[in-house]
Amino acid sequence: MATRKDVAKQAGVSEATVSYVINNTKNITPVVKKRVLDAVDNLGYRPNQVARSLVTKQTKHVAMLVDNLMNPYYCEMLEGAQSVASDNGYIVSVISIDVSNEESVLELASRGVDGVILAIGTKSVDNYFKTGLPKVYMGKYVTMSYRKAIFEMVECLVNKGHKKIAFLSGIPLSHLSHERYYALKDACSAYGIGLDPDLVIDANEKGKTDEKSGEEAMEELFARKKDFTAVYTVNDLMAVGAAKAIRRHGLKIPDDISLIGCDNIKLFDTYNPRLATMDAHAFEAGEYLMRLLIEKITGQLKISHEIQADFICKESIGEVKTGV
Amino acid sequence: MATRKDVAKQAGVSEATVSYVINNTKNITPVVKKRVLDAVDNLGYRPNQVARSLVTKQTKHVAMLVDNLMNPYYCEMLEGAQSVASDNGYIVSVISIDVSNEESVLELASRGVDGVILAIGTKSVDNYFKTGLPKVYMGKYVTMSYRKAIFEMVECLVNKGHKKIAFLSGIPLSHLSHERYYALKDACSAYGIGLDPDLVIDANEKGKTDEKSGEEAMEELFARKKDFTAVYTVNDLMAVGAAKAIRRHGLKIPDDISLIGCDNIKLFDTYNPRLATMDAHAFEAGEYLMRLLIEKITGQLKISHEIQADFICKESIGEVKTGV
DNA sequence: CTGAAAGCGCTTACAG
DNA sequence: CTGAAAGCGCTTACAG
Repeated sequence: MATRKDVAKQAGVSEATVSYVINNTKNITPVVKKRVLDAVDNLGYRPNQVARSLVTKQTKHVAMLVDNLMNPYYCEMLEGAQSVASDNGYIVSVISIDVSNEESVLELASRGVDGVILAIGTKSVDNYFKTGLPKVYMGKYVTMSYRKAIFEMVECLVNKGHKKIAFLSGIPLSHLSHERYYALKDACSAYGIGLDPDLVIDANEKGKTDEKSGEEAMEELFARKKDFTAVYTVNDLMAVGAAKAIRRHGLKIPDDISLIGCDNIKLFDTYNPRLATMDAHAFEAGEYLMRLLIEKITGQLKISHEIQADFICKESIGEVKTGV
Repeated sequence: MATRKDVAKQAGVSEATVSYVINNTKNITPVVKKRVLDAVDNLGYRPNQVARSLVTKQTKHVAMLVDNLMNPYYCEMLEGAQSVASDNGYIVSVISIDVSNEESVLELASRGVDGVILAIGTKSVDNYFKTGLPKVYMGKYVTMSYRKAIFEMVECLVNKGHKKIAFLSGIPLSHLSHERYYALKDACSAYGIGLDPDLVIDANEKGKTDEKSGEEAMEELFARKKDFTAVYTVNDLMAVGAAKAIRRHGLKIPDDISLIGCDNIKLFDTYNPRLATMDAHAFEAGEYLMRLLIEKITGQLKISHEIQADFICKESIGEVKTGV
């Protein structure tokens, strides 16, 4: 590959001048500038980024840590982050911590990575980051609110005659970030139907939110032998598990029970009936996290953005049959 | 961060010696070695990888290009690749070309990336790679075969009384890599049932393989007014679309029609009935691609691996009712 | 067995 | 407006 020296020689200037015109960092006579630019074109010269990084202490390379790429939410977030990274000349490496050895994380700093996006749910990686690498994650500057969506959902349900809404929490209610539980409570009060504590299934200890947990939580709900006409679960996977349990009890969705999930997993739109859900805008979240990270890196923090989840009504919500 | 100079000073040796012990590249007296190692520990020293890269011309940084991360297959492949990358001290950056500007790809070489995994379906990026960057992709050294799985599927169907199997091709049959079509033909011959050309729906021009294409292809199949008892589609998404069309015609899966997809998308296991499918082992593919790439980079090519898809029978396959 | 020195390809004060 | 020179933090012949 052509080097800066080659360009300098061909353009008949010093190597420094080549840098100056490439980085546009000094006033250079148009004539000289053109000579350099022509030589650059000619040789297909591209500055060696690693040499540049060595002196500028900037690699324009960031890392995104995720639990597990099999979760569509994180994939979408990654894609959003990568999108704005690309627009800003950054490149993003992925570390799926489930399949990576610890060293991969530890060496991030010595690799000169400029910053890190933490997209890990429960696991704590604070230890990894004694190094003062700039890091961002959901919850600070970029936040996520389900409140509006939940109010919309409750309104929708109430309009269709629902009065008894059940909730499968997935994440333990004690978890600080369990905004959704409180929003649901508030919404139910606001619409005058209240939230019966007996219809709230607190998470299993592990805080698992997969299909099986949904199925189990649903069975527990049935076991309580209380009436309800709608079930809201903390994510789509759990909803789909709950649906299994509902069918097993000989009940139909939405005729007998309405079901609402959360995440708006695109693949699930092939279900019949399609699952009402909430879109958490993972792509947008990824975009904002990346913007935030770049601002942190370049030292001009000004972003602060709240992402509003949107309620998406689909066919898994039905009218309550009013006994005539 | 501590630099090599600091370590040298603390250990009372030259900077070169520090390198020698760290890289284990020369015989150093145990005593001196220990002094150095202690200083390293003490200062938490980690060699600056970008400085090292500048001289070694190796970054241990590779890129993976994908069309679109929303496809679970590629996510899984990425995770596989990242897994072996991590084990070998490599880091992998993702470029989702749908959301990246071209420059991101062009600059890969000047970033010093050691190699590239091409996980892009149809699009040609040959242009991007005039630079002689080592690159790998499915189809050479690491290949994928559905033949075994397709024979197993046909055997399974035949055992359950099926004689008329339809095929929704998704990818145009003329496509060179359409191994699956030929394998299906061969299998049907081998089991003495043959493949009726009228039951083969060739792809739409675009070669789309999403849900909608599946639905449309299925409708086209119905429009031909020929008998069939089983439908094999080129991927799970199309199968799920086909299921929609099947239901619309008042038919039941698997009672009236058996349905088989391909890809074994984990999320679809929540369907009822679960879709019979084929597992293409994307994770394994990612692992092998990464191994292959590392071998290419280090110049000791010896891998060559064929991945066999596995047929996975699930509830969407039923017995053919024999008219009594 | 150890170290002084050149060099990797850049950037950027500093001087002219 | 242009260039000579130092320096970024390493590796690696080469000499001792």
